[in-house]
Amino acid sequence: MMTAKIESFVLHCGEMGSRWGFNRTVGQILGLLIIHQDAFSAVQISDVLNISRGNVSMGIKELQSWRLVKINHKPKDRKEYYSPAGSIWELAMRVFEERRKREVDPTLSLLRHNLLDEPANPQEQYAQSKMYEMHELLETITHWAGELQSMNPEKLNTLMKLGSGVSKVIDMKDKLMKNS
Amino acid sequence: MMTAKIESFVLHCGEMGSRWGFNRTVGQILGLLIIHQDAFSAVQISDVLNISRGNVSMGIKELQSWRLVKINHKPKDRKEYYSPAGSIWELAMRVFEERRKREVDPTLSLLRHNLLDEPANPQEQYAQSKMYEMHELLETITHWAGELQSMNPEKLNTLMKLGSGVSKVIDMKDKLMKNS
DNA sequence: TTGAACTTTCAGAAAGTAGTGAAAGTTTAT
DNA sequence: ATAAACTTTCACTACTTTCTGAAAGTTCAA
Repeated sequence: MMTAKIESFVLHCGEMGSRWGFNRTVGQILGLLIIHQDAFSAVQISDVLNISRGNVSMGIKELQSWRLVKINHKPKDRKEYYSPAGSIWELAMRVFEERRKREVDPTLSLLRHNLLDEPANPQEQYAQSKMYEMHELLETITHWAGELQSMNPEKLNTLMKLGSGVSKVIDMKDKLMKNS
Repeated sequence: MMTAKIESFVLHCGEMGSRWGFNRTVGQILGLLIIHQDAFSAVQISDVLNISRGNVSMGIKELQSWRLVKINHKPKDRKEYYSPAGSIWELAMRVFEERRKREVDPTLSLLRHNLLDEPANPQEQYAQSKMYEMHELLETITHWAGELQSMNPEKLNTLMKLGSGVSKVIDMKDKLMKNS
């Protein structure tokens, strides 16, 4: 059914699943859908990966909450067929964004809240200075991430491929700014 | 012992712990150390957070594997006192780098390996094209991350604060390149 | 070299997370 | 309206991770 190399990829996705933010089966399902050209029905997924039908349903639901799969229909067939919701690039972006929401946003809002009132003593003073530092860092990262996501892929690619050139471009920009 | 706001921060770090890549107590310990100006001994940590002495030992070990805590000694005292291994910025960078190692590198090496030999049939052909796509994306990200980490904090900050300016700077660079 | 003061390890308990499969729910064709 | 073809839910089981506390290990002063 699956060649050795394809299978190794799918199993790898399963193992990495929890590190990427989901669980093993969700990782496997995602890997399976990415690596195959055609869409899979729930039963097919359940057969190929040897997991229960119910688990597939949960998994697909989870992948939908990450906006990583889309549903397709075939003519004369009521089943739902699942496939990746976009290119590799788009999927990666979504995972990135979703994780930012889960890993950064709650902290940002806690920090914002805790920074509202005045520190009551030197200990709190210090604590707030650290929270401020964290807040600023996370805000910058969030803003920057939004910025990157609003760029089109080619421009983003140009930027990333720039590599050490980034430094030079910034220096250049500084000089040009001074002249104006 | 801890004021309400400081405690809420520490508990929050605990809750976020698993999302950031560690577990609850490791998160709490890190939060505790970050938010207090003075270093804590293992017993103090165990008392303040109500966790066993053994668990503190495990937690500190874990934090050391992430290069997030450093050990201090006080005169006339054999105990080890733990404190954050650097500024908020540096800690964030370390977490970032460590996670890249755990979340990206293994996949990169699997992909590299799977791309070595020729596809045996159209299905493998397609699979390899996707793996190639993923490989390229991850390579770019890795390379870019290394680039960012080798920049000094001010320059990085300039870059991040640039925001939408990045686009403009790239355009500008393109124009200047053409002239040369 | 002893023992007090500390840290680390680890087996087992507790807590948390994921997976199953049967039952309930939904949709569509007739 | 019914029933076939599907999807979702959920109580329960299986598995995994985390935590504890006692025992073992280490270090150092005397």
